[in-house]
Amino acid sequence: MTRTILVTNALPYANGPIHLGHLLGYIQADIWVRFQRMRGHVCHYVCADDAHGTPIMLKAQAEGISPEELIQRIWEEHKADFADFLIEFDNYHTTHSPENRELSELIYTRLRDNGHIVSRPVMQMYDPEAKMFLPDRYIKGTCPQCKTPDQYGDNCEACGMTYSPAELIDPVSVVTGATPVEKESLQYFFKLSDFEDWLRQWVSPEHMEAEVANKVQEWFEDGLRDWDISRDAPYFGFEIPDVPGKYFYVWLDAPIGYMASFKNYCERAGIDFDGFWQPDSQAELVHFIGKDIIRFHCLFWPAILRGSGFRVPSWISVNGFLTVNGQKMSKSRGTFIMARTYLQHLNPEYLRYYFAAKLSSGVDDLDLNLTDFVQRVNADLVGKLVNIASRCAGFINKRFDGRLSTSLAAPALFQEFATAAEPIAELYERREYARAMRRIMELADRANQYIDEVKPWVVAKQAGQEQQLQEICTMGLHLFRQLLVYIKPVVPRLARQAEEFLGVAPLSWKDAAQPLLDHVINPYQPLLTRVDPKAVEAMVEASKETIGDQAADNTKASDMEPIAPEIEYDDFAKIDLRIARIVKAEHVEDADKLLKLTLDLGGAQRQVFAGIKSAYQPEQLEGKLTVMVANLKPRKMRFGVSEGMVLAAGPGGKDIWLLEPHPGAQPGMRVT
RNA sequence: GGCUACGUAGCUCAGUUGGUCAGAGCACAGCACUCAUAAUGCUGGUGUCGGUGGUUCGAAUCCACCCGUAGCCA
Repeated sequence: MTRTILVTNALPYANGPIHLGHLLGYIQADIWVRFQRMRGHVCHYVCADDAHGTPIMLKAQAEGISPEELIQRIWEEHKADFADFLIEFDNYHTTHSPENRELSELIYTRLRDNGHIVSRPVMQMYDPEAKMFLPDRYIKGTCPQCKTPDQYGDNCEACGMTYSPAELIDPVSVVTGATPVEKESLQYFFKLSDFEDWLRQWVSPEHMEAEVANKVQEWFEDGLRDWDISRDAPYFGFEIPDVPGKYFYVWLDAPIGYMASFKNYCERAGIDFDGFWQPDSQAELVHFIGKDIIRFHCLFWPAILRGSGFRVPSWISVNGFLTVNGQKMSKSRGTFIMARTYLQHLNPEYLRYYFAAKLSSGVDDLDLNLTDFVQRVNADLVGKLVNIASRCAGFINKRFDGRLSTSLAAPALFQEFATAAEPIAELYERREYARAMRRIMELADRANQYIDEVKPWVVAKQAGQEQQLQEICTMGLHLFRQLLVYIKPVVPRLARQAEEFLGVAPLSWKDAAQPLLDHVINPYQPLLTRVDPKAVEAMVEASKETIGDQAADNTKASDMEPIAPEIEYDDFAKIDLRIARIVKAEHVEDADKLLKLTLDLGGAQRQVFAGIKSAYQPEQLEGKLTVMVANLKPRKMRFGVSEGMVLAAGPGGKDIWLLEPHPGAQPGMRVT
């Protein structure tokens, strides 16, 4: 039976470049799509840029261009990155499109007319200088619980407490540095609870992996709250039809972007859009997303579709995050690697294979270990797979004018490989790519063993054994061709080159069962070169360099934290900064983030609790010099009194850098 | 702070409902081969299965607590 499937990938946000973390989900989906197509199914595959929202508005402002200009530029970059990673979208659209406006308005209107929209006034933080309401993460201040300064408006990095931005001590707008004020505004809500009964049964292993369904089920326990789908002007997005000055929240129109991109494609390709989106549609709808956006796709999105009379998804496929060398991607370590940077140094198919070799249907994070990456790709793809063709092709070309024999040397082995087709297909279908790759490589091992057993290089030296030699090498090439069919969704470019070498039309899944006898092949060209570890090093170095570039950019770009309001010299002079030697650094029992430092100021000692545990081991610090605020009023903390602060920079986590003076500075010296 | 998931050889990972489950690939060592992009084949050791207790005739597998990592708390 031929299936009809519409596949989508989560829409990347149009405020920055694609990086390797993004690519995990796109490569996963692209492999699935290519597999379905090889099986003869109809599979459409669409995506788009997610182009609305406050961050894009502010970034455009900071660059001095219009949001439209910004998202156009990013769209072109994204499109090129995906194309170069061989992600074969049928359409790559944008949420800032006429189709999306039309569908968003239609869905909103239907939800409203069906009674699923309510409005009520809400108190929110407002920046009086920028004349705009501020999302929580655009407000910073001191945590009301643990008093750690410089925390975001929704929760504290240091103590983990969650709060509302109004509770922050000394809140500051990240946009202007102004002090935000509370202001009331009428907001529009989607009544998610209208769909609770239906969602409770819909959220099941029938529509997502069991572990995802379990996670979502947990959220029902807390009760489903109404979802705020409106934002006040100024906002870059679509104005709500009957509510001037209010805009659709970016997360409302983002998933509708799946429909919009597909609609745009349908009009161009002559496909019946409604046939896919009516409630009784027989087509499958499969969304690939990352685990960070489960809530939107497993609760809001199906409820919205149901509430507006459309069909709901058939399956939500969730992938985990990418780590590099076992840790979160880090700009300072050079492991925050942009798609473009990777492409400048390495072949995209290496990464596609490596991801495939480690992907399962689960939501576990996937680690890109760069040493393992080099070894794995070289051993599997070059050493095992491509090598099979390479060891047989020479004899066929030189001794038989490229002609394959008329019968196979080992039909049983050919059959063994052919019967692997269905189990491997089943693994692809279930997104168990790692298992599929393992099975394919087992077969590649078997093919190499076969060649070793029959020793064509020995047969080649024996007079009168020409036919046997031709049959052996033909056999080897048949095994290679079968493996190629199985791995083609992962390495499409390699497959195309191999198809040219074999002189055959694009391979489909059933070709694995068909022999290719008495056929002329082309001269063999190396299909894939080994990964050069130096190229990996160069890529990491280049990724480190971009941090410098970004620092330079930051003087004008929006992701730089704004400079605080001007102060007088006297204000600065009040702060007594001193060189201090860290004489002792120790862990604090029960503290997640803190280290206890004993600081020597030359004549005095101070005890300071510093939130740097995530970045430093105590033993790294002892003996080092640093700078402290010596006259800060002592603060009582859960673990004792902290008599000052040490100076450090960075966003937090592993990325915290303590200040250290040049050699020569002595404990107790005042810093001016 | 509450909750969830994960923690198995140097590396990356398998281990279905507790009973040959202590495994695979890579890396490493030795041997063989030389058709092949120094690729391939054969042989070999790899480990207190995060820690500590417990349930059981028997636990990597179940329970409790602890440690570490990641995530969720709209």
